[in-house]
Amino acid sequence: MHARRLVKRSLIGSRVYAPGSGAAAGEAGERESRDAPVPSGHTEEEAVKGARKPSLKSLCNGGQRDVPAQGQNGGTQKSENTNGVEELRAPEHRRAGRTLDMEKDNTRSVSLLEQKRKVVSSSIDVPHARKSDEEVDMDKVTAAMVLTSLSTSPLVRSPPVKVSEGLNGSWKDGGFTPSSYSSSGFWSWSAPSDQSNPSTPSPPLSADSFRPFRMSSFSGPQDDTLDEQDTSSLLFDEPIPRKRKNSMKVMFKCLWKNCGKVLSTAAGIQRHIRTVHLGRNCDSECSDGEEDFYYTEIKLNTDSVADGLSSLSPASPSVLSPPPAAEHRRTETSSSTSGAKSESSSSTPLSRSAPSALYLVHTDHAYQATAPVSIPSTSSARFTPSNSSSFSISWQSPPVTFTGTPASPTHSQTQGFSEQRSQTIPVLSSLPRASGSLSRKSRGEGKKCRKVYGMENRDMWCTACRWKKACQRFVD
DNA sequence: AGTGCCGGGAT
DNA sequence: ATCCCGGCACT
Repeated sequence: MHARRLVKRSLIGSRVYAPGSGAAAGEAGERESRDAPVPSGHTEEEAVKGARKPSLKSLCNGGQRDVPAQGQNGGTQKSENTNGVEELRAPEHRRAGRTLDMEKDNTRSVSLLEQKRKVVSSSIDVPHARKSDEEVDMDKVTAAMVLTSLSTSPLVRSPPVKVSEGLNGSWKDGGFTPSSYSSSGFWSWSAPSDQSNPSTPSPPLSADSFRPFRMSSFSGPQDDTLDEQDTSSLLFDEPIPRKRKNSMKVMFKCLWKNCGKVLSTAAGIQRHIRTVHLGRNCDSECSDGEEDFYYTEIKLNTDSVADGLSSLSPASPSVLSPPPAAEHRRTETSSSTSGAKSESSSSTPLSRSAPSALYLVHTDHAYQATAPVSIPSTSSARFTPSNSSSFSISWQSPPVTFTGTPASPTHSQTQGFSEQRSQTIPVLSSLPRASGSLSRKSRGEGKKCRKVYGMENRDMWCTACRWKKACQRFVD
C-alpha cells in the first residue's frame, strides 16, 4: 500500500520528498502534494496543515505508520497489529458468541436427544445407562432454561418461546457478531421453513421440547405459530420485531395480472406460473428461473391485532417493524429457487377470516421493498381456501401506491413488471422510509469502529470500516 | 457536519 | 481479491 502510494506519487512526479521529513510527511501530503509541497524541514503536523485539505485517512495512516515499531515491515506488521487489536478489542463479542454457541449446542442437543429418545423408545437393545446420562444432561439444560426464563419474567405465558427465540434469532439482534450466523447467511423466520431446514434450530421443535413447561393457560393444540405470538412483547420491553418472526407464514403470491393465486410453497407457485402462465409443461429442471419474477413472497402475519393488542395502534410501526436488514437481504433467491428449502408445511390451517391480519409482502426480485407492506386494520382480507395446499387472498383497502425502483434496469421483465407491482398494495404510511432508498441498507445505529476507536486509531478499525464498507465488527 | 456504507474504480 | 474513495443517505 505504501509502495503503491509512493509509486503514485512518483508517477505524479511533482516533487521529491526529502528523506529527513520522514514518511509521514510524504504520506500525509500524498494527494495534496501537488497543490502544496511540504517543506522538508516542517514537522508532520505542519505538513498536514500546509496541505489543501488533508485526507483524514492519510493523516491517520501517516501518523500510525510512522511509529517505529510498525515501520519495520509494512503491511505484515500492520495486519498482525490489526488482528491483535481485534483479539483485544472484541472479547465481549467473542464471549457472547461462545455463550451463544453453547446455548445453541444445548438446544441442538436437546433436539437431538428428543430424536434419540424416540429411537430409544422404539429400540430394545439400547443400554439404559447411556440414555439416562443424556436425559440427565437434557434435564439440566431444560431446567436451566426454564429457570432462566422464569426468573427473567414470571408473567411470561410461554417462556419457551422466549428461550427458543433467544437462541434462534436474537443473538444477532442483540448485537452479537454474526460469526456463527453469517457463515451461511441464510435463515428463515417462517416456521414451516425452519422445520424443513435441519441446519437451523427450529422454533417449533424448541416449542415442542418445552411444551410440558408451559403454563396452565396454554390454549391447546393449536398452531404453534399462532400460539407463540405471545403477548409478552406487549408486557415487556423486549424488542418487538423478534416476536413477529415466529408468527410469520410465508406464502407465495402469483403476480401475474388478474391471477393473484397464493400457494404455500415456492415449488408450487413456480409450477403454477410455469404451467399456467408461461405455458411450460416441463419440470422444474428445465426452468430458467423466469417464474421467479412472477411471484412474490408474502409473509402472512398470523398475529391477531385484536388478540390483546388493544393497547397498540394496529398501524404501529413497532408491530410491523421490518426484519433486520441482514435477514431481509438473505438469499431469498435460494429460497425461491430451491423448493425443498422453502417447502412449507402447507397443511397448517389458516384462519379463514382474518380481518386484522397483517401482511408482510416483500419480494426478492426487481422491485424489492425494503419496508414491509401490510394491510391496515381498516382494510379487510379474506382467505378463500380452494384446496389443501392453495388458497387465494383478496383484500380491500385504501389504495396506496407501491413505490419501487428497479434494481436492475436491464431486466427483461421491467416493463411488464412495473404494472404488476404497482397494483394497489397497501403500505403503512407510518413505516419509516417506505418510499426512501429501497436499495440502501438502513444505516446502522450501533457504534462502529470509527466511533469506537476514532480516526486516530484507524488501524484498529475492522477492515470493512477501513474500506468504508459495512462494519464487520459491530454489526447491528 | 459527522457518520455509515454503497458502488465502483484501481491494483 | 484487495484496497481505496467519491458520493449519497442519514442523523
